[in-house]
Amino acid sequence: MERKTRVRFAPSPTGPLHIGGVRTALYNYLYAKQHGGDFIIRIEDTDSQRFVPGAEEYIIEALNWCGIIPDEGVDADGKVVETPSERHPHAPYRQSQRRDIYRKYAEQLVESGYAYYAFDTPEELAAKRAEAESCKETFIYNHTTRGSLRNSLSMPESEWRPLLETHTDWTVRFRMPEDRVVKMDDLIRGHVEVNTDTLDDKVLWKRADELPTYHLANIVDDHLMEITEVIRGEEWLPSLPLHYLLYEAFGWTDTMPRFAHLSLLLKPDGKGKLSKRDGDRLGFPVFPLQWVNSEGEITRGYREDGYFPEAFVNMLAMLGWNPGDDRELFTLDGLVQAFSLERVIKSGAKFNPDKAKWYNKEYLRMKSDEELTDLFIPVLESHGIKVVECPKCALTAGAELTACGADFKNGIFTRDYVSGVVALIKERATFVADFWDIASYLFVAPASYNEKDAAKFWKEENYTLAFQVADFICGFDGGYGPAGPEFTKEEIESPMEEFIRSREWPMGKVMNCLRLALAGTSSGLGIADIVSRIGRKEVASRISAIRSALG
RNA sequence: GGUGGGUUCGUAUAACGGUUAGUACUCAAGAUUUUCAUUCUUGCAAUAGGGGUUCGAUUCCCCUACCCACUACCA
Repeated sequence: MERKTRVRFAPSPTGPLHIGGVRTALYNYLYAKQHGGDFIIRIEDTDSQRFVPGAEEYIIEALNWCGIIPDEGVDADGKVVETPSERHPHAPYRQSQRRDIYRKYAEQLVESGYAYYAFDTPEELAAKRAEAESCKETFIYNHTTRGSLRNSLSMPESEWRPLLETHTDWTVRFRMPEDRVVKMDDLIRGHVEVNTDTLDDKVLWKRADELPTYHLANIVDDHLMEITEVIRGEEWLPSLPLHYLLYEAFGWTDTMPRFAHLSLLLKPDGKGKLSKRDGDRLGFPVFPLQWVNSEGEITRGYREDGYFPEAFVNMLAMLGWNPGDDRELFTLDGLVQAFSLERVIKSGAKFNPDKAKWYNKEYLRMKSDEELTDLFIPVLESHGIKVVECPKCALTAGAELTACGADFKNGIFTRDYVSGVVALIKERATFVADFWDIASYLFVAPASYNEKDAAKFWKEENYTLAFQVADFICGFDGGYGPAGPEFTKEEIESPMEEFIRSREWPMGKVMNCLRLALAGTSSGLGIADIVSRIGRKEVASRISAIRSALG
């Protein structure tokens, strides 16, 4: 029987989701959508000790920002669903709310002989391990040792049965078979075999908090939620034999999901997997969203750093997967089309912050001027610039706009003016926040002049010529007359160049002088671009400003 | 230590067992431009090492090295 594809992302709310986790969620999502299936989110909060408040909300918000929207597990309001409904027949999706289910299955396993009760305390086991270690051996709780430990296999029932009532810290352990080769298939890694003698009797259920461990909860929930493929991190590969055996013990092998183990994301330099510290150390975010911990410590996120979610997702998708050709730019829908587990790379990928920036730059260029204007306006406002929708609105705001839509004195600009600036500078930026650094002088007159540039270009033989060019610009009306609209870049460019060339003036020196006066630096936008934006009046004002400042 | 996984330019990756080992990022140089940036062109740079199998190995097998994960009443 062909089953509907159902995959899940099952994070543990022990902190913010790091980008490796986002990638795992993404691959699950892509796989589900490609197969017309469901993407389910399930919260694996079976470790009451490590629960972190806010982590669950963070995870869902992060996925939402990325456009990874669950079909099941989370409602439209972004809350994990707690009670079954038509759309969520498998609820609750938080494992801490499924206690009763797990206990039943744990007991079933004991009754069928696949598991047993163990009464050893954590302290006793720690002592055993320490003892073994001192003899340079490793203690394994399995068929070689379980006979000499305290459990329902080594003790008579009359002795252990009462302990179930009197003790509160017993566990249910899986009875790992002796000398059996478990043969497994992984969608990414192929065939893998492991001998059960190297495995131990894993704890499946804990009486102390009446909660299962990951292994039991995972298998039971994947079965109950009718999961068809389990796509998860490589750290789970070593426990895959246990999971196979668990499906077998429950008699669920015919509907056992297929498994795919993803490689880990590694540090950009050196060795080891990517960690929070690497981000701090190397200066790039390791988390999708900003995270503030209980001590008020802030960890930066891609969103707050100015990355577009599309760029972030695209970058992440390409880390460990490729479409088989040279394409690098994909929308989320494009990824859904192109994705395949067969082309997921087996080896770990070192994270490359430079490439992340490159992606953002590409996406920034693809955005419309209007969309970027919307994003730029808050940045402008944070620098005290006011943006108005139209010239009329400016009037009511008390501004005196020039023909180009600018009031430099009061710091008021029309939206058209801003979008004109955006069009001019978007190719030069990686982030929207860069816009201000690139083009602040299109909103405020330079408050100072770059000393190095001034020393290099601000010489009398240059600036006397520059002043004449400025006079030419201020007198240029593009054929519209002095009271007409401002000239465009195209209109001023050639006449201005012709003006300089015909006099055989040194183009570079004159222009740099002019740029110093207009922008406060000798590097930046073209003079024609600048003057056509800020307009004649502002050009004149800035020339007189630099005259009084530098002479 | 044991078990499992992995190894192509600095990074991400491509290459039915047959290619001058390709592409992108980074970096460098050149061209264009009034500067900077963009753009374009070019360049630097890799099959971990050793054995096999084969006419032929980046590709298949073995060994070694290195890296990673797991080895909890964490996930």
